[in-house]
Amino acid sequence: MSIVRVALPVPIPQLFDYSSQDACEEDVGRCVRVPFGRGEKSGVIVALVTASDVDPARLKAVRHIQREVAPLPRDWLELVAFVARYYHAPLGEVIALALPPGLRRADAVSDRESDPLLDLSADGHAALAEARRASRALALLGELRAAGVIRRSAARELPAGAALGDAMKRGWVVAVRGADPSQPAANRPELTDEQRAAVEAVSAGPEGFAPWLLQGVTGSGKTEVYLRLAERALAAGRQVLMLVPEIALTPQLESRVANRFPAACVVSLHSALAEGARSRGFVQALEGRADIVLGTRLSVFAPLPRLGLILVDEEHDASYKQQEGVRYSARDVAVWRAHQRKVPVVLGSATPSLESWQHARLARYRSLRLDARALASTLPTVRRIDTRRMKLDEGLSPQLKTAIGERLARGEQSLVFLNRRGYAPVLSCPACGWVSQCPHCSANLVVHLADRRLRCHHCGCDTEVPHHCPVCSNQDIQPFGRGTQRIEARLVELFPEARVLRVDRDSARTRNQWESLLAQIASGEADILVGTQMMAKGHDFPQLTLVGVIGADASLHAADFRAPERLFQQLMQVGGRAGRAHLPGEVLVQTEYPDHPLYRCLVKHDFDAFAASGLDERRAAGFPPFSFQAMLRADAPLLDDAMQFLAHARRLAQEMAPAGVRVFDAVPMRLTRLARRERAQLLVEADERAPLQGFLGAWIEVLRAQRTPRELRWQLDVDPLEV
DNA sequence: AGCACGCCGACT
DNA sequence: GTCGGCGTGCTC
Repeated sequence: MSIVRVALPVPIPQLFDYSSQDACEEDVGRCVRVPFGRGEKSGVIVALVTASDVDPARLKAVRHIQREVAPLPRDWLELVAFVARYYHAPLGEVIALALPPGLRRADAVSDRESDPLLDLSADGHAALAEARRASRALALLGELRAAGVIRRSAARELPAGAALGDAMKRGWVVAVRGADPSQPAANRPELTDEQRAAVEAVSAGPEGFAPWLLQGVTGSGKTEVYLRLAERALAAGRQVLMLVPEIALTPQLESRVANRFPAACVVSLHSALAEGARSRGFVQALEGRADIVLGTRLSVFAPLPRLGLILVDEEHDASYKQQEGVRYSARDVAVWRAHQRKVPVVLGSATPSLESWQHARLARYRSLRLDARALASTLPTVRRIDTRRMKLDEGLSPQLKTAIGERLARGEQSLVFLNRRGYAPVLSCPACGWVSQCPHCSANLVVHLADRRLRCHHCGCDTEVPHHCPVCSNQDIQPFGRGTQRIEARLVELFPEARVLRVDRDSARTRNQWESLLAQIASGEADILVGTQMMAKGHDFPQLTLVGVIGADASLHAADFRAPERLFQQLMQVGGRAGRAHLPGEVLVQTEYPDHPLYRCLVKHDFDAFAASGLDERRAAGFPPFSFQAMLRADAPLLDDAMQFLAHARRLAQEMAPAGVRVFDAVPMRLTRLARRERAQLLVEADERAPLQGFLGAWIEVLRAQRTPRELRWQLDVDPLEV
């Protein structure tokens, strides 16, 4: 009889002990089903203990230990324990988030070798040689012979892939083992000197943990560097973890990786995946059968016994930070994990986060640079259009209209970038001052003229556009401001011969819509694109030579100290869409602040100057990375409840906080009301991480013990992105 | 988080 | 007299 300690997905920071007839050390890391309260729950055994604090008579017995799957290794348990500690979340909740739901429930994981390597058998070769007449199966054999060893999933994609089942039944195609997963496809591109230098540097780097910052402008070929590094890791028999911001936006990366390493087992992991597929990928990683795990932030938790390299693409991207529940940063966890496993980690970006850039400047991270574009020889020309004393046509300057007209005449594509979807951000009555306010949020309802709806972009509230003012019945209510739909409408009027395509979350709601838009753009079926930040993310549009940026000034004076950084990253990223292949690109930025340092740096493509001055400002203001922050947020139907809780938390903090930990005032959040809940926050800051972490642990413990109004929710955000 | 137990208002 | 409100407390 033994006692196991189990982490369960409950929001309390306790572990639960159970008795078991036959549990042994081997079972640590295994999923279990246990009786809990009146029902049953699934969790993970995190330790085998000799004695429990609980009266042995009250220990319940484990119902079932999942022994079909290998146990989660020790280093994985350490990883989730670290995340629980650092983000002050219960271990069981971290484990619940890190494990695929099906696996934790200890469901059977079917189809262990789901995607075997296939090759022609001797019979297959003979059949092909003796072929007299054409058949679908023989056509497939020909294709397979040309492809060499290939995964079943890839074989199905071949032109004659439909005949695969038939060919396997005849024994012409068989599963094989032992092909070299690092063997790349034959047609890999030549490296530029910079790319080669970067690959060599990482390869020649120190054994064990080494963090690298790969700073490479858009189009400089960072992905090729990742692939070469992956190739080397695979050749050494190691696994590669590659993190990307949003896999839905990068299906081409997925196929690029798979095509480069046809014999490797490439697993992609993200939350949109069906439960079974996610469990299967996780288990393949766990059992060491996956060679490359490619995925979004949650794949940082994939167990990888042979881990040899971690890659974080677009490391500055905000989607690495989970914005609910356990608010972890997958990028930061990736660096910790690389340290734990003594492997190199490469953070790549054209516009690194100032935190990472500062690490590189202080030589805590090693620097890699790709300054030349791999394909086009020059960066796009960036020009500012001073709109201060200018008559704009629905937000469009004469220069921008002229530039679009020129592209149209040359058969090239233009993009008008505007980070605001809908037709107009607000509908208003000039007579009585009524504005279309969301009933549930402190935000305006956005006019969507395409389907005549008023929508809240925060809570999803959706009503019909009224025909007259709901207050004074004035018929002459007007949309104010501009969104993508309005710009699209004006462009259609201005350029009736052009094919105008709008690309935003409304026009690309599903993955299919998005892919069909991409296909339309790629095949040249569009002349003018109007798009939001969706357009900024890594896609190549060879015909696109002009990017017009409108309405960017709004982010210049935003309250959040990271707003300029995000704007710069966004503009540099969207600007990078212009002028690939062999056509020079141009970026026109409409602004009322042409002399603003941000735009001056942008014109010169000088991210370093921008980062340096941004860091100076942060140093002066004592912001990260010169301090460490945590945000306590509370929300309730009544603002007063949230504020009172935070005021109380603040008094507690002032009593408990050691020297060096600064406690700010509780304040309502910028978007105070969201979906009928009023939100407020309290910032805590320190110059050193250790005293802050120590304080947070004690503070949270006291706060958890408080009784709070039933409707009040609160959570702690360590290293918040938005303040 | 669930889900019990446990004391105060409007209903058959 | 009960059904049901949600405050409080526990779950190995």
